[in-house]
Amino acid sequence: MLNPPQREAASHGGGPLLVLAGAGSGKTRVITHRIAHLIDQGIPAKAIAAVTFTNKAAEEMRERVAHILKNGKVARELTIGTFHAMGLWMLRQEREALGFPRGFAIYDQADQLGVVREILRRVGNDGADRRFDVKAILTRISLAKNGFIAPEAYAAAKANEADDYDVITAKVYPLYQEALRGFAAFDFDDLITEPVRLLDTVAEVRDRWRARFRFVMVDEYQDTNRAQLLLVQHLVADHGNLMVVGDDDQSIYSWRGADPTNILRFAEMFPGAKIVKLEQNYRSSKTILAAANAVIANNTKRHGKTLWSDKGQGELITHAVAPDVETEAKWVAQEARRLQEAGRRWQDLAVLYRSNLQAKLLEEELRAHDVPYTMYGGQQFFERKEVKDLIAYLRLALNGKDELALRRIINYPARGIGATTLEKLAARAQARHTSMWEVLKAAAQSDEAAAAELDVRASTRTALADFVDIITRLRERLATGVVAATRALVEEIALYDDLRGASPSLAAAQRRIDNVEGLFGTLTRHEAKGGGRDALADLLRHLSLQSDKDDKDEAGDKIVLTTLHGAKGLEFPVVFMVGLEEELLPHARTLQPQVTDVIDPDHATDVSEERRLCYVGITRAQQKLYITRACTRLTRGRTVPRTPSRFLLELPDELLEVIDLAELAREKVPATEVKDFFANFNFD
DNA sequence: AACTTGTCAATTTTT
DNA sequence: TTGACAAGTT
Repeated sequence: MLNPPQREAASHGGGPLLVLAGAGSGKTRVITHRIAHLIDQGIPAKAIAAVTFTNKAAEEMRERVAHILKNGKVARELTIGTFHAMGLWMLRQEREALGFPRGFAIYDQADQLGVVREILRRVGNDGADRRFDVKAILTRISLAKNGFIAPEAYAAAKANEADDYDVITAKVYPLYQEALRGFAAFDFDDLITEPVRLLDTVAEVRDRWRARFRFVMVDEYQDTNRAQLLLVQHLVADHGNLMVVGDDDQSIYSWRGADPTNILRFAEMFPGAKIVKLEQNYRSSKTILAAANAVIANNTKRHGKTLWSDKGQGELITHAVAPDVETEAKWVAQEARRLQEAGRRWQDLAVLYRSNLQAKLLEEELRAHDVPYTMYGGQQFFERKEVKDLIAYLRLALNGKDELALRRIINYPARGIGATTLEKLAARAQARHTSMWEVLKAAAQSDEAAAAELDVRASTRTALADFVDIITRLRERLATGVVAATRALVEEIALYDDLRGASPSLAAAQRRIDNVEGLFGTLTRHEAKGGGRDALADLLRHLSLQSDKDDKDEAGDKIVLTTLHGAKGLEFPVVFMVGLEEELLPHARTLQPQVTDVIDPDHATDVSEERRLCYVGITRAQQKLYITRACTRLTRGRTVPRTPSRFLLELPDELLEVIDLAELAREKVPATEVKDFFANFNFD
């Protein structure tokens, strides 16, 4: 059942344990068996926690544990969840002590950007002669939070840096944090840092949580950041019963704050730690593993593992060299079709690329060859704007301080409240140290003084009053029934009429209406479980922790298109890695960081993470790996020559079979002709 | 308040 | 070359 190192890890008693789990070495199996083992030993399920990064991983883990235990009840008593869900749970438990209202909100990235934008407007461009990239500032704030650096500390350290992004962030970060507290909102990062702060400062809370778990397990440990380490340290401080599972060679998120030191120096941070390496791979052919091992061996600063397999050599890796990107994409489409005709299912195939930009051409060629595909990742949350709008109404009704929600809907659907009025409301709120919602309510009531002070037209005042009425009514109705209240709201604001009016086609309108109806489905299920208004606040918070593509349509036999990052944790019988060229992998941005980038002086132009990305890509393949590259590429309207990726040169020649696609290029139809051809069709 | 024009940049995104 | 975003027009 389990191989010797797996068994050693799964039957580990107490104390710190680091499991270095290579790609495809059965790490989830080890965690689930360890949990089952602990239960067998008589440890109560309530005293065991397993922490993951994704909802998907958490769900899978719970299912597999339930399966091993053959006991759903015990499995349900386990604490299994993401870091963020765990943090949210803690904050909810301690809500009153923190002084937060029941309806407190979770801000996602769109909300966060809104907050930063607003602050920038307030502080002005601050002497700088150029516009700041809002996202670059938010990235810095997030990195600071991940590193558990408080606003004041950051401001003190960075206020006089030469980098003006550091300087503006030093100004914005404290204001940002202040704003969030004023809105009774936490961002994703707060879900980790605020519990830590609480554990740091309140002894009673600390003791309670430390007594809660006797065994803690962390998955994908190489992806943890400093704040997460601190949280884990708190939880296991009394007993040190911490098992972490991860792979330093698959650390590809350091740009998001993940700190690989956590896994590299685990033994120093948790003295007496035992280390177990899982090096037997159950996924890939010997050839593929040899390639992966050869590439990753060029990295220093690693624990060092060599994957092996008792599978056969398998096929050689095909390295296809195309004269240009069109040919590269076209060949992938053709080869995919050939494989499918030879008996492969589409879903057995995946195309992996470094940047989403590369997907566009691939999509075109796949479509032209009638190859069905599905794209993982990519930001498609725009499509759900209508859902977010409706949720904003609910959020505001539950939490009057939620200014982002208010701003989002105060004039949606349009009711004649413009930027000027909004400015006045904001200024008033600022001056009075209160929320915009309170200002609104005062002005809307027959409070002549408040209305006069606000200095708005009578018609505007009516509009404001109407808006206040809508929210107030919604709030009252929510107390008696969530679904009915939301239905009444949708009627009242004529949401569907607005969607129909704003959509370019009837089909598009229907799709958006269906999306809203999807939300109603969620609300109905929620109500069936007896959830009232307070539970609704909980539901909305958890909804924001649910990724959009959580319900990605896995159904259907389709080729998977994804970035290398998005491919982590997945596996496919056949994998195409495209664009293995310098400046793409490793990416130009790594080789030459830009002003908006946060540059770590120790790791400037360090390509080791790019190499790990390459390693992750290779190890996704079970039976057959294709690597393609183009000799020229159209970049910013210019055709530029391309050189092979340095990682490609690290692959032993005997593992490769090289094919030249020059022949295929000669029969290609010029892209312009294809465009003209399609221009004759009217796509809805 | 919807449209137009100009500017700037062009990675990766588990929550 | 495409696109996103914000300021400027009608």
